[in-house]
Amino acid sequence: MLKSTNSPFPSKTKFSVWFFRSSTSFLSPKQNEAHLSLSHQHKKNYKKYFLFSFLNENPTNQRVSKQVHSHLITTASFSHSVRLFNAVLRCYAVSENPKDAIFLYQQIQSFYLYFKFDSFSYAFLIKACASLKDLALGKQFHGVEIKMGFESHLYVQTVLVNMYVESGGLVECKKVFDEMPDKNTVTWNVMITGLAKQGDVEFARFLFEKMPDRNIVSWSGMIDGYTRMNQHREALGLFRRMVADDGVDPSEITFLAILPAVWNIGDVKICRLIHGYGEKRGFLVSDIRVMNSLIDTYAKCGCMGSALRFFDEISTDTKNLVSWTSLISGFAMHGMGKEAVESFERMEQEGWKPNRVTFVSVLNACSHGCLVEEGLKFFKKMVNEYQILPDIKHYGCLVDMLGRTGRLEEAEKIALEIPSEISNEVVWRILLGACSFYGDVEMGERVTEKIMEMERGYGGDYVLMSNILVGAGRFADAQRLRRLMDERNAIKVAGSSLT
DNA sequence: CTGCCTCATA
Repeated sequence: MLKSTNSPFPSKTKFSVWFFRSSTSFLSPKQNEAHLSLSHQHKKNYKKYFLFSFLNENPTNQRVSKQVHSHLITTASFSHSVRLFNAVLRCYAVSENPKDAIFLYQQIQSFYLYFKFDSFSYAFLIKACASLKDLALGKQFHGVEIKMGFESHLYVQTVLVNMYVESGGLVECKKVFDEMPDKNTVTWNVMITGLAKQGDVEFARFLFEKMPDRNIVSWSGMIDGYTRMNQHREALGLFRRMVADDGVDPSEITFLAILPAVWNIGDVKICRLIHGYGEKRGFLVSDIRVMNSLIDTYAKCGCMGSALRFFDEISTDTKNLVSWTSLISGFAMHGMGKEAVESFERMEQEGWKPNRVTFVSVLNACSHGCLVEEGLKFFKKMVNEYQILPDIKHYGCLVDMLGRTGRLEEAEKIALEIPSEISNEVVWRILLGACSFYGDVEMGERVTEKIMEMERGYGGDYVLMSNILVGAGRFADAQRLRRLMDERNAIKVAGSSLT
């Protein structure tokens, strides 16, 4: 936000209009420079200073950074603007389109061949490559950055390691990391969290044990890595060691990393333990994300009562849309359709605008609770009232809802109406389950054909279809399908239980 | 200037 007290630009809009007018020039950059009077020059410097401080206070303001970008290009006075340039680069690097950072770099280079970029510039440019996960582009900037003499610059090399590990260049990231003359905790953490995210949790653990001083980011990253790799006991063990042995205080991020491990194990007692610990240490009162994750964890541990109680404890002005969505999805997975619908309505009354995730949850609740009419109503509401384009998960709920209540023809009709760009085998698999339940052989065969067009490696489909055939007395066909499954080497997933 | 980040069909 602009501070309007001593600013000549009272509002954002006015500021934008003013800047647009004053920066638009029909002259070439060189001519523009030559025609500037002294007062104009003075004004320009003031403008530059103002933009710089504004952008530093609002590092993610896209509109302003676009304007500064055009300022840099049209005035061609780059040599004094490295810091301004860096501010724009930082903005682009963390934006939706990190490619803009690269474009700006190329533009500056084409205007001013010997522009002196500093360590900040390269740090942000490489960060943009990391966001893009563009390994080839990152390698190019690696080369340029070495040529410009930042080979042993701590910050530049740290983002470089981050870029390599984020975009899958595991060999390169290890090489850069090993050759760094000095590393700090952040460097180690970039390596550990990056490796954990890429699935190499073993090597991440090796570095974790080896690193000189671990902080909370190291612990959280490591715990998160184990959770991602479905090694939930290991994650919990590490959390325990962190709190009990090393006496490190967890952060809100640590809770966000450990709670999925808790609900994957599915023990409510652990959930209560973590909850109690967090409450005692005052970590839960500050961050709504942790509270939402806790609602979700209680629900997924099968304790909807605790989830609801905790939800009600959160004050109205702290709650957000995700809190409501977590509650609704909790009701959905417990087949409590009525409660989910009521929560949805209460949420709307409190002025929240549901998003696509909220609708997946409430549609899922309707299908699990066999509330077909309500579900169809919600689907229409989503499309017409909230203008949300349904995605494959919404269709999946709809097909499931119609299929499980025996309205197979309608379900098939919906499945066929799904645009082919977003359609997948999951929605047909749902329908196949319904066909199996109601013993509809003809539709089952049609549906299986559809699935085989998309995915033929999932053994469950063959088993389900052959069961339908057996139910209809077509034993020979069933056996043929089983043989086909073996020939295609389809994966047979064994039934698993949480206990 | 660099690191961990809540909810979603089977």
